[in-house]
Amino acid sequence: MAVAEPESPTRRRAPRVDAIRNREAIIEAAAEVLAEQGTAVDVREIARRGGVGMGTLYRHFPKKEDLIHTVLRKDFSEWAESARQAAVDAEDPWAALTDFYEQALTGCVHHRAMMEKFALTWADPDLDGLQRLRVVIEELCARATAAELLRPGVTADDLLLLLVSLGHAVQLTDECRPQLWRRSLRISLDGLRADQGEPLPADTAPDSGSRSLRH
Amino acid sequence: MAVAEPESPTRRRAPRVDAIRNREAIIEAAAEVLAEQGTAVDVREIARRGGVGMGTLYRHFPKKEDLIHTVLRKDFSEWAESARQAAVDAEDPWAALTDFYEQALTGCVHHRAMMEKFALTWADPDLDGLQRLRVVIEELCARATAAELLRPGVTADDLLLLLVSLGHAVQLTDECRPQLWRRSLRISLDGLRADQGEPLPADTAPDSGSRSLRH
Amino acid sequence: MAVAEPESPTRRRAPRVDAIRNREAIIEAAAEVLAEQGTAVDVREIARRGGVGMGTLYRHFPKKEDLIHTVLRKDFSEWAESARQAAVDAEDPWAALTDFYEQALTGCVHHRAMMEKFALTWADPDLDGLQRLRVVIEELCARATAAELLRPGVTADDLLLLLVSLGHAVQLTDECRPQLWRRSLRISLDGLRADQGEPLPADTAPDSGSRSLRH
Amino acid sequence: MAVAEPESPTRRRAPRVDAIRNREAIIEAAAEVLAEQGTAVDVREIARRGGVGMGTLYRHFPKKEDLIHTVLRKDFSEWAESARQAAVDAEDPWAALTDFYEQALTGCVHHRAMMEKFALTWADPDLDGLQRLRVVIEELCARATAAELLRPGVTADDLLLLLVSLGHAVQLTDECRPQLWRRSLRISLDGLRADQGEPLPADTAPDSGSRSLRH
DNA sequence: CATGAATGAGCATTCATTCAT
DNA sequence: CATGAATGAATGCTCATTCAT
Repeated sequence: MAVAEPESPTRRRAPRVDAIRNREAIIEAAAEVLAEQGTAVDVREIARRGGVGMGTLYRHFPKKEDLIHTVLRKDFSEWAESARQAAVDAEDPWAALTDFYEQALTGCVHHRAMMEKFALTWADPDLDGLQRLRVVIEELCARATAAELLRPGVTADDLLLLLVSLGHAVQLTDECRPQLWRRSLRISLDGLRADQGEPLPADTAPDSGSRSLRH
Repeated sequence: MAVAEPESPTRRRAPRVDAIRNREAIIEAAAEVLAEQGTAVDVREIARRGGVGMGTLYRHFPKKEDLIHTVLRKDFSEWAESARQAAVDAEDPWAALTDFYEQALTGCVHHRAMMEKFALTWADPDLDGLQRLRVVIEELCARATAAELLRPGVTADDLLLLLVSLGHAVQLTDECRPQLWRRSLRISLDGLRADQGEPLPADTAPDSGSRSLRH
Repeated sequence: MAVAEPESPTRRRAPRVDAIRNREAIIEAAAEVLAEQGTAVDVREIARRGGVGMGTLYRHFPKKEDLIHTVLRKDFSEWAESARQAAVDAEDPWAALTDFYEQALTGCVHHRAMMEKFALTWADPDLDGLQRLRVVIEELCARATAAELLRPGVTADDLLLLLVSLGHAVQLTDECRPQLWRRSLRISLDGLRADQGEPLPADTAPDSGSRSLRH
Repeated sequence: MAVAEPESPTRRRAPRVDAIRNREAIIEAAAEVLAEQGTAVDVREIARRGGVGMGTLYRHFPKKEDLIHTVLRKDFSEWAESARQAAVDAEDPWAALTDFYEQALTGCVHHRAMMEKFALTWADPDLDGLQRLRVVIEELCARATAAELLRPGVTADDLLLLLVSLGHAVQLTDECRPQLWRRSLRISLDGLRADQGEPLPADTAPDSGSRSLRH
């Protein structure tokens, strides 16, 4: 157990502890700052709050983008998980959907960078934190469709896009009308119900039923 | 009536032709660039594209903000007007609402700066281009409500927030899934119909029917 | 009165009237502005106040410096003249000196550019407005010396330098201690009196009687 | 006493050596440039002469003003100190006064920015380098007054204003008549002697007697 | 391997001077 | 000959990234 003498031949293990500690400190600080100020923050601010030097930060994350990516992967995962849990706890497939959105939207209010990134990459399966969210949504979609609660033809993409749209709305209204988004959510969810008459338009061909306009 | 012969003794207005041409060139260039890159563009890029020097640009618009404001006021106005016209041309109040959104959302796809500003100021009546949009929406809301087509309790704010949300969605999906937003629009509009059962939650007290969650 | 047909053979006279009027307007405006803000003013401000275009201004004065020079020559002349008059009106040579400084210092309070230029060119005989001032001072110096009122060895340069120094002091104290300079003036004038004991040090050789120090 | 071996276990202070070296280089460069060109210099010029990048300069001094302030505080202090020392070394209170001015005026010849600032803030006790100067002058004034060498009613403000005025004169004459200011100094000092007849005018009401007042 | 100082291209804005109308 | 719009180099300042210690 007397391992880790500084000059032992197998000296590869000791420094890792600090490195990991630092890495976590950076990630935590970055998460805070990115949530507050979005991706436009000064990298110095992250280093400062994490209590590390710029060099350390850049050793772990050679580009600002890398750090953001790492942090957001984590945040997306936690976000997805909390929303998934809310869905799991629900009594029926429809309540699952409702509670999922409630939880997800409530949870994204104060996370500017996450929604920024979500907006830019919602269709991009590479950001794997995002991928988890998509999986959750696909399950919800399948369950509700199977129970014939969801309007026919609704896809996971529809639900994902709804999440981005409302997520945006949530952030916009947070300061001036903090509850307004719940009305939007209700409206959209009602529009997603099985009892809605007409089928949804396809998103590849702008034909049936939708007048395409100008510009 | 015999006024304004080009060579009348008071011909003082002549030199402005060029200036106006330049002003328009700047505005046009700015509109393009702002649409493409948002408000973060380098002022030099605008000057370059407008074919003018920095000084010229700053003569017409003493602050970057002034130029942006001018361009966006114009763009908001045109945007609002085209959407209003679509509504006016519609056969009935519901089609008016539908066509308004169709037109508005189609028209905002390629205008990053406009949606940026819209997001930041949707509740702020100061940007008067925006004000026009609100007026249009208020009329539409009143008409549809009067015709009992709109779900009771729906306000202009709900419709405005829907517009911002979907406008965001439209921009996000423009490159990868250019028609996807039409489905979101249909969903939301269906959710706005009068035949939806429950009343909408108030946006001031988070009580009846809506489980409030965490954070 | 049907003179001045554009194409008449002797078309040289008519425009001159306007040109002169403009020139004067520019000079007057420049005098005001230069007095208020010093030589750092924006040329546009001068054109604006003079009611002329930039082109006109630059036609009359190809460089900002030319305009300043012209204006200050005039202002120096008037300044010199008013001070000279005060001296002329005085009862005796000493009062002439005193009144000269009183008048000159009172008259330079609100003329920033003039004192700026005076500071830079007090020894330069080229600025001929300044030259007039020097002539006045030389006369005063000669008169007071002849009357044996002035300390032996005092030169016009001494008096001129005193004027620059006190002019500077006058402007510095104008807002906070508007009368303080009068005390400085009295002190210096008393120091110039004939009854002062020792001779003044020569300004070419830093030797006799003056401990030269450092640097 | 055995502290501070270079390689002591707590060697955390090392990297600052360079930073300090740079800071000093910046200050030195700034001092030079400010002395030569006044406060209007381009910050880039300072960075260039200091052999550092813009970022380095701005890391040490977040605003141009900060750098100027730092440099001038130092320069004012040194200036005040050297003048004070000259006064201390003098044999009697009057020589102290004389030597003080000699030293101060000799020391300000090549420092444009310092005199610029002195002119603007001579009455403002905030710039604490300046404050030191005032203290020195107050002492000198008190000593000479106590010894009845100084004309009754002379205040520290009079002496300070004399310093600004002559400081200005010194700079003006530096190139063309480098010794001329000594004559002005002699004149003014003689005017400050106790044997001058009349009392000085008050600086608030231009009447009789000399109540010294100020601010 | 950590530190935080250094770098320098990039940005919004100003102003003396020129030139098309 | 007047006008005032156009020009563009220059300025104070920021921030992602690199590098000496």
